[in-house]
Parts: sequence; structure tokens; C-alpha cells
Amino acid sequence: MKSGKGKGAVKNSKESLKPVDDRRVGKRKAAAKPDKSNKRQAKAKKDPNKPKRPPSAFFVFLEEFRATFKKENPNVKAVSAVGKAGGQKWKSMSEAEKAPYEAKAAKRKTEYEKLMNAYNKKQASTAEDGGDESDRSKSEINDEDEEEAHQEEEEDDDDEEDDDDEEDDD
DNA sequence: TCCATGATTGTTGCT
DNA sequence: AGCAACAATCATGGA
Repeated sequence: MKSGKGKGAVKNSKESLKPVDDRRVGKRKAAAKPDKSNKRQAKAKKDPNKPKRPPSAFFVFLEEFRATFKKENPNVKAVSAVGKAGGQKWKSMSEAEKAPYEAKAAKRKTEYEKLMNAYNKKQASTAEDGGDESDRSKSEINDEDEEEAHQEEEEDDDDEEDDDDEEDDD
């Protein structure tokens, strides 16, 4: 039973559950676009190779949640709907539930670092010229061994070997 | 025609 | 040490 929610759930209701505080700073759009001319990609003259930030546990959960949400709410066509619904549910979930998502997010972050390593090298390689790196702190690149993706992805799945227990906090 | 926005939270990066 | 912007999504609106 969907109870009150339904499709019109998107409006009014945030205050009821939680004021979500402030969106931090008046919400800062999705992607900063210095130039309207510059699109997300198209020329992408900036850095096409630049790895994007790894999705946080919330986003990992959202990906799955989106499918579920859309499935139960095929009528909903607002991204904000999923965002709000997902956000509320996310807060409802206990850390134990979020654990698997965080684990995946953590792994994603590890890959991100790896990509950054390769990216940094590439940048150093192209921008090597006379620019003289004042701070080569981040550019401590050693060898150029990039492109070696270790695809060792095992585990995952919902198999928790740890039989720890579900801690229901509170 | 086509890009930007909206909404969520988390995480990363810069100052 | 803290703040600011950005990560996905997708229909809709404004230019």
C-alpha cells in the first residue's frame, strides 16, 4: 500500500519528516558551468580523461533505488522524486544496511585513486614542458605504468561472510 | 534545437 | 580545517 504517497509524493512533505536543514548553501546546482558554451562533453577540451568523482554510498544505493523506485513509480518522471525518496529511505536505513553500499563505494574510491594516478601521469606527460611545476607534490609520479587495470572483482554479491549480526542500533 | 535545472547525500579537492 | 562544487538521473523549460 502506498498509503498517502503515490505519485504526488514529491510535493510537500519534506518538512513533515525532516527539515533537512539547509541545503548547505542554497543549493549549488549540479555542475558548475563556467561557460554556457561549455557543455558536459562535446568538446570536453578540458580533460576527457579526468576521472569523475567516485559515487558515494548514497549514490550507489541510489542507483539501485532508482530502478526500484521507477518500477514502483513508473509514473514519476522527476529526478527530484527519486532523490527525495531515496534520501529519506537512506536516512531510514541503518548503518548495517548501508554497510554494503559503503563497501562498494569504498572500493569505487580505490579505483578512483588508481585512475587519478594514471590521470596525473598523463597530465604531467602532456603538461611537462616548461611550465616548471612549482609544486610537484602531487606529481610524484614514478614510472609510467598506467593502463593496467586490475580487474579483480570478486566478492560483492550479497554474500556476507561475516556473520556478525545486525546491530540494530538504538 | 539543445543545455541547464531540479533534488538527494556523500565525498573529494582546494584554499 | 572548512567550504564549495560535483557525482547520477531524466523529463521539462527556457533561450
